[in-house]
Amino acid sequence: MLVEDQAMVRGAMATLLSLEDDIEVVADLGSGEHAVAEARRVQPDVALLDIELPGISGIEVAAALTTAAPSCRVMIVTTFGRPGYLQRALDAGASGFLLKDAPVEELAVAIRRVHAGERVVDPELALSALQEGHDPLTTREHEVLQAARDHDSVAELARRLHLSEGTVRNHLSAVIQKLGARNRGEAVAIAEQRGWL
Amino acid sequence: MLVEDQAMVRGAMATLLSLEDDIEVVADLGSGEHAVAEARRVQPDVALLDIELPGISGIEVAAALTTAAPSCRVMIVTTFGRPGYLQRALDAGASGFLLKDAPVEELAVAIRRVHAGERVVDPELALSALQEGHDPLTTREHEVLQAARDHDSVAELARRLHLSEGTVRNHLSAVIQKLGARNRGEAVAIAEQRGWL
DNA sequence: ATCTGGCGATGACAGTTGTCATGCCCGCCA
DNA sequence: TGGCGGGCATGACAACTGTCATCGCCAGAT
Repeated sequence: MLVEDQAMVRGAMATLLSLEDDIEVVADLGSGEHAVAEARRVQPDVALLDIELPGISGIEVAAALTTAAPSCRVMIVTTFGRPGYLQRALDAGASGFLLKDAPVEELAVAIRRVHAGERVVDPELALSALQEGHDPLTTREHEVLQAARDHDSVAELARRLHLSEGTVRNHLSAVIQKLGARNRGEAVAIAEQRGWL
Repeated sequence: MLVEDQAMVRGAMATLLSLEDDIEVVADLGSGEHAVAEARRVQPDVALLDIELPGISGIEVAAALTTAAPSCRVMIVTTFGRPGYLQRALDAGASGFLLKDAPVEELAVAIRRVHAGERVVDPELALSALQEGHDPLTTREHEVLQAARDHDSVAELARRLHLSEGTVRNHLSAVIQKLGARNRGEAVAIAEQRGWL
């Protein structure tokens, strides 16, 4: 099963994989919601999931599949090698993590290995995931930083989160410290770049 | 000729296109610099260019091809339907503009039409490009906004651009007004989203 | 029983940001 | 020749932002 929002990429990968004798694309979907529903029906052997999807993310799909299609092995195929993504993907039960930067030839190989029960993870990425350490933000700090993404003022953030302005500022200040940023915008950028948002 | 930085997508598209009887992939590259050099040697009939590339952008490649491979028709194939991208692509001499959201089947069709001398542009995108109007920023405002992307303070921007702090603030203020933003960060986001950066 | 850490809040402070009025210099165009 | 717009600058002002000290509450760990 193939889940990828860009129709053209999805189509190209689908026909590519169909050329392999031992691989059949039983479903290809463009949204996470559809993917979970379809997986429940089809019960595929392997699911290839992009992370950035409209609606629910590939990570969330992976988590949902553990109950919706328990025998289905999950491999994440994504654009960005964000360390936090790898971490969360593995936590969500993924067996493989492949970058779209990798040559196509690796795709079929990786699928077979994942299907056989192996774990397939870019070793370089695994290393940098370890080096980055893990997300140092508390849940509240997360929420505040999330909300800060759309460039609202402190006052608006406070309103949206039902907090005092001072509290919002305190949380943001803490986040900026923890991430070593110089201001709010940079903090958002750093967190995004590490896959913590 | 196929230019796309994500190796896996590039590979998938290459084999896909190779399946067509009347299409041959004479070169596939992952960077704009290599693409221009290769095009000069190979002189392909059609070039498919992604916009977001490491180093020089697909738009710049398109412009370079008008002299490096004058007989080559250019089609942009990109993820984002930013109105400004379309505008600039056409200005740079592109004959086609296709989104990766489009179904694969359209790809070969579009290539043939572009090769035949037609223009191929998503009509919906063309419309929204007209509605957005064009980039209202002066060159200087552009530069300042560009520099502001990496979350520097006004003082640092001023240093980098060899301007007074007040001048930088004035330019930023003007940009914020023109784009209808509420602050610097939002201004950057709006400009990026419209393809003006 | 105490300590720790997350969460919320306040008040104060310095620093940064966005705005505005105003001025000067240039090049372009009518 | 004058007018207009872009670019650069200054100074002033209000608003916003980031930091810090300090407080209270609560839950989980030692």
